[in-house]
Amino acid sequence: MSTEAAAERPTRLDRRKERTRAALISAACEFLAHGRTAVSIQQITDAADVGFGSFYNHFDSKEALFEAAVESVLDVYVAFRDEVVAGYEDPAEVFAVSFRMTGRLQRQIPEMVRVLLNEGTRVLTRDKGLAPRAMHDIEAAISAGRFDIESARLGLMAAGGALLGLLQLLDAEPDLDAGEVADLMTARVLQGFGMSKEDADDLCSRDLPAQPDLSQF
Amino acid sequence: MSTEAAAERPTRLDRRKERTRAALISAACEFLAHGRTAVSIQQITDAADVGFGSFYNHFDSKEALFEAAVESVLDVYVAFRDEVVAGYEDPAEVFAVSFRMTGRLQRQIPEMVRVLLNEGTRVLTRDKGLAPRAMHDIEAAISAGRFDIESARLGLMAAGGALLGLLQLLDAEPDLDAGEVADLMTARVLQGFGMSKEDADDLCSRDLPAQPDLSQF
DNA sequence: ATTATCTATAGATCTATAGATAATGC
DNA sequence: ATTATCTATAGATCTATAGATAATGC
Repeated sequence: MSTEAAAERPTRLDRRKERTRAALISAACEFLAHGRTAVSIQQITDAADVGFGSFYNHFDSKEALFEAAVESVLDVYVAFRDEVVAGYEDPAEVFAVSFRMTGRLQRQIPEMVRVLLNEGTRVLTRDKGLAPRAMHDIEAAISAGRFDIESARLGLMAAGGALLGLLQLLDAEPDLDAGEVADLMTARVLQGFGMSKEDADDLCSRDLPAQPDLSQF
Repeated sequence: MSTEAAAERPTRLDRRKERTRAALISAACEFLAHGRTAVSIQQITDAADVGFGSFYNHFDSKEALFEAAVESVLDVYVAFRDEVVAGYEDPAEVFAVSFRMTGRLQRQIPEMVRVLLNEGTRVLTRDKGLAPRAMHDIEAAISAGRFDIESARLGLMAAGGALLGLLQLLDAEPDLDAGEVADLMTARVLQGFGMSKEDADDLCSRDLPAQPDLSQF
């Protein structure tokens, strides 16, 4: 029966509801990007151009909305990473490409990246999002003999932290060449993972895939 | 005249005032460590065991208190770092020692470290605190030919980010051997800065100074 | 006498909900 | 007929201050 069918085609009503939810999450991201969590629900619904009462159709509390906002950003980032590394075989190159492309992503959607920065190193211990992917990349590179490190987990925290540092730098210095800076840092991280300077620099000067279209965000 | 003398000996009244201020900052740190900034001033003064109205003798707003709390943690951290590296000549070793000791610090004052983690990579672009010191260490090591990297600033963001990642890991995994893990990560960062694996591992297995006494925090 | 603390409270703000309105489904 | 949105509001909470109390200085 229709009540059990989980995959009903979304109706127009569903789409309207989704639009309202998306507007709330988008507004929450804007506040989050500036670290402004001490805003009232009224301010959020005003920013989202949504009636105040509608908030409670979607979220129980401000905290629930902010959590959903972070998750939504992570979802976009994971989709970005998956698209970008598709087609690479060498796990070290998968790692390098996603690192290099993430730096470039900052110039494309700085607001979204700021939400990640606001979340800080906590993103690295979440069990969803980028941490499991990066962990998997690093483990694969160790198995393939490309990385020489004692612990994948430690490598994840080091590389993930360095990546956040890179994003913070790019955010603070709008005039820097994001690609150049990202490539340099990626090479140094690879060197820390046991690659020679030559191999690391070489891997970080190869052609990159096209930037995915993220204009809908 | 006495009103111009900036360095009057602190009177008992001054000390009482300082105690109240310290109690407020300490309570703010506890909330900050758990990311709970959405607390009322009443909750803060209750936690500090201080009368509600006293808050306004010291701070104009909740935000001002939280900012002062972060600064006070950074002050302690800088003092810790300065004490720990005193007596080392080699700038690479200064860097290694402060990195290795900071990991161990997490087990000593986890609450305080959590305040730093909550601040995230923003600490790396503050013009006071650890960033200028670390930047100076890295520049000195580059000049001395110990580090081979293109940009000290980039090195700061990579190493600082990795350090935050280390602290996050230690916070999330209480059973890890903090010294062991910190030494491993420090060595990998040094490798990324151009040192050979052997030199890096060697530098990270040397004796360390005694942990400074931080029991007053 | 001076200064900081405390308690009490007025007014502002914020949350959660009730009930009305508008949009969509059938 | 159903569902989501909107507006309005009661009650809760929070902030900032006034005035009383306690501690210290001289």
